[in-house]
Amino acid sequence: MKLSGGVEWALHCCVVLTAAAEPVPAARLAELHGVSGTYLAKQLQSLSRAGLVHSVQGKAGGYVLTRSPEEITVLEVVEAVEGPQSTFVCTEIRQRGPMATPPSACTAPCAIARTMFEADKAWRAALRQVSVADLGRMVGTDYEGDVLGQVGKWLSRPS
Amino acid sequence: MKLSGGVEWALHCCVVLTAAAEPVPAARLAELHGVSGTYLAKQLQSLSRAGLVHSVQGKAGGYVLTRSPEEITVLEVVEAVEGPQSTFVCTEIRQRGPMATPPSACTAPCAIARTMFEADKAWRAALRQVSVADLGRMVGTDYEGDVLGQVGKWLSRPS
DNA sequence: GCCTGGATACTCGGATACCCCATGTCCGAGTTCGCTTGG
DNA sequence: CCAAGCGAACTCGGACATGGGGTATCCGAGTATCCAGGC
Repeated sequence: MKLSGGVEWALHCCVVLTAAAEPVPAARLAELHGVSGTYLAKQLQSLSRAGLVHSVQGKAGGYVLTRSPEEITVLEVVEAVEGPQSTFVCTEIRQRGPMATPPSACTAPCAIARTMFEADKAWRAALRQVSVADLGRMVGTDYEGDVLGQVGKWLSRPS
Repeated sequence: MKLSGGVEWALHCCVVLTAAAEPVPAARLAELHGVSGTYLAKQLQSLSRAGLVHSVQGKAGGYVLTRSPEEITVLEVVEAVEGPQSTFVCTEIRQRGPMATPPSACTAPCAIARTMFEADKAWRAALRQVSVADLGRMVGTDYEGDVLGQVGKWLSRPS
């Protein structure tokens, strides 16, 4: 099980969008992070479909966060890119084979599925507790100088 | 992100091995669950490499749990099949691009990686809290009749 | 009846194809900005 | 000088190739069992 690499990119983009006062094009975000612009665009489209960012077209267009960074959780970003489905999918193999459990007794998920779903729930809960604004504050305390502010200025400056 | 389907199979196998008093061949486990025997063998090999089950060769050979079911956590089974590496891999994109953070300031993981690692930790903690024996007990209370005992008898009976 | 030896049948283990999804890329539709032109 | 119109450039959005890992399979190495034969 490996998380898609786009998740990391999307999270970084959300954090830097916090520092931007104007729409930022996908190509510019890609240049900032040194990653493929066309593929990053794909991730941003996912964020747009999920309603986390708003896309404005035209010459001075780009992406803007739709809500306050305080109101965007990391979980929302992850689910926007990875999809909301659980990490564990139950095949119901208990209903197969010679000792199959009759479907009438399978109204609730089996013990294994319940355990895996609980773990999945804990994972999502941990991601829900952190907001994009929290991430920005962490970055602020991690390094000397106003890194996020610098990035915001770089985004505004024409290349 | 999707968990490998083999995880479900491996967990079911561990639970039913709880009810077996003698070595059970991979083919028999596959027949019981109605899945591909050759592919299930692959998962069992992973469990064997991880030291969770012991393989005995020969005519009456098969797989046996190495420890008491109480001492085998679900996490161990999952990690045996999926690998122990974290679900999130940090590409360190903060060190790339025109605003790259100097490597000297990157001794600790970035805020995003820390958050993802914490969530991963919570997920693993939830899986660690449940043992294979717990799963067996859950199965026992889920259905009427000694299902696990029936399975144990079926495993012993020659097909 | 008991022991020994060998053939047998069954087991695991690793090496080998196949297929789907994540990765990576491209071009077209749509919109905004800026310039030109006329009043 | 101002307004309108037009062109151009820039943006996003979805459709299109490609590669790696999970999925599925096979055959060879090894060993416990079983049976036959001899003592």
